[in-house]
Amino acid sequence: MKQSATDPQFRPDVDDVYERIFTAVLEHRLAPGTKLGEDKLASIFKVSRSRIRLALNRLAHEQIVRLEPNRGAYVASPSPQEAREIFEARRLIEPGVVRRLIEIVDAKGLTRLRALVRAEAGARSRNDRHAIIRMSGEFHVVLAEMAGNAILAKTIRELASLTCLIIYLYDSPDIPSCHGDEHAAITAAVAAKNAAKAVKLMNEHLDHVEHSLALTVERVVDDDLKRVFGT
Amino acid sequence: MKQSATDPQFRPDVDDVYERIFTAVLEHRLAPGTKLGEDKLASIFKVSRSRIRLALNRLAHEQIVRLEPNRGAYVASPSPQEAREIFEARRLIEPGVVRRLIEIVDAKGLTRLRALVRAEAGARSRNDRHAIIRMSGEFHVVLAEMAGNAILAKTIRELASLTCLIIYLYDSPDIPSCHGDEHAAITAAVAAKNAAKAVKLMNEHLDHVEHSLALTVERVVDDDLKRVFGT
DNA sequence: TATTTTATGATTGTTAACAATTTTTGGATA
DNA sequence: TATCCAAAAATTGTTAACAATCATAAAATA
Repeated sequence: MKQSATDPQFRPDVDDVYERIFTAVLEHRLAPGTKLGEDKLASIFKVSRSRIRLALNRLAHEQIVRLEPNRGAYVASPSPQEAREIFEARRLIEPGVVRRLIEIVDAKGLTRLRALVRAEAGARSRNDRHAIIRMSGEFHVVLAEMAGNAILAKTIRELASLTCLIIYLYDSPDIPSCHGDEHAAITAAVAAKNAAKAVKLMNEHLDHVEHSLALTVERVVDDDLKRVFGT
Repeated sequence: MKQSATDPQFRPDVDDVYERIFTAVLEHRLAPGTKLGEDKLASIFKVSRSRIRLALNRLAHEQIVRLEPNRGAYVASPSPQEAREIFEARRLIEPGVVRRLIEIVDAKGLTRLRALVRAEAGARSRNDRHAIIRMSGEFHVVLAEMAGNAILAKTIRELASLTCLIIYLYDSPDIPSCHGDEHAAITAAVAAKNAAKAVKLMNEHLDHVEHSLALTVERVVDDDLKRVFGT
């Protein structure tokens, strides 16, 4: 069994480092634009710089992190234009994924989906913002994974994580961004094998999320590293 | 200006190494399953192993290369199942891309497309197999790039390169795989801004390519490195 | 005082040596 | 001859020191 992070002997490998940074970005514990210094991260995670380097390269390839030559790694800050492209891509892909999912989903899959929706509702009632944002992305990723196409699932995982960054940057306080029941509604349509309805709901859902954002002017944020990961 | 590869002083950087391996895979000069040993590549390209390592990591992330822990890197060999998933993904994404392209394409873009189609026809008449396979993938990538969505273009680039590997593995000699004019027909429909026709042609084109393959039993090939890159 | 220049410090990039792992090879045994 | 085992060789993984680059701050100049 894998050792816990509290064990002082514990040495995270590249995957652990990757995972922790990735999750921190998803959960809005790392702001877009934050500098991810190699030495800093190495001492925080108690690993050599080379491990950090590999993890950052991986994140960079998924566009979660931007690498500037000789200047280091930064949490990505998608521009409004990039944000629109990401939603365009999602609207193109996800309805098709839902349609495919309905063809092959079984009772076990539906149970898993419903559990996810419940967990999300739980996070919402606890007002656990970190969990809410992470899980609402996860819902889309699980949909894609269950649709039986690994390549599309990987693509959607990337798009969903970028969407977390976008929400961080452009979420507008004016517009209510509480789309809590929409995942439940999509799940119900999938369970009823009503493809037309599921596709319609997915499209509307993506539209709602995009329109709850203020994709007008570019935004920048900054944050501190040590606080995010504890010491 | 960048120095040429014939210059003995020339030291390729990570991008060059990446590019040369990537192109070699696209052009069917590297067979699926070929082992990409770090030392071997380092001495061929006259670079340190660390550069090779970075390039291989990048290729692995794009699924062109498979990394086995402690065992090294190999050119990927998509299974028939993976191949079908890749075509499914392409059929989902590319028609939408074409539809979007028609909305925004201009005279300059059409000129570029036509030039590509002509270049492809040239390679075909010269019987230059390497160029044919590379360019027929490139057509789809350029289509996506011109559609104004960088994320989708990146995804399609990945799917198109994997398709090159798939064709290497599963191309069936029985079925004629000469889809030469189909790119021209798609270009014409785009030029005529006939979205319905362009989408239909794209779908048929992807179907033709997939059905010209024998996606039944798994296949494996092997090849030698030094011969591929010259010495 | 404001601006440029120059040194200093911090950070990323690279290399080469070392450690760990896997593969190969050459017996030894049945 | 075939199979198993062990030593050797080759290969990947990791580290730590060094080089190159960039950011900061101090000093010099206008």
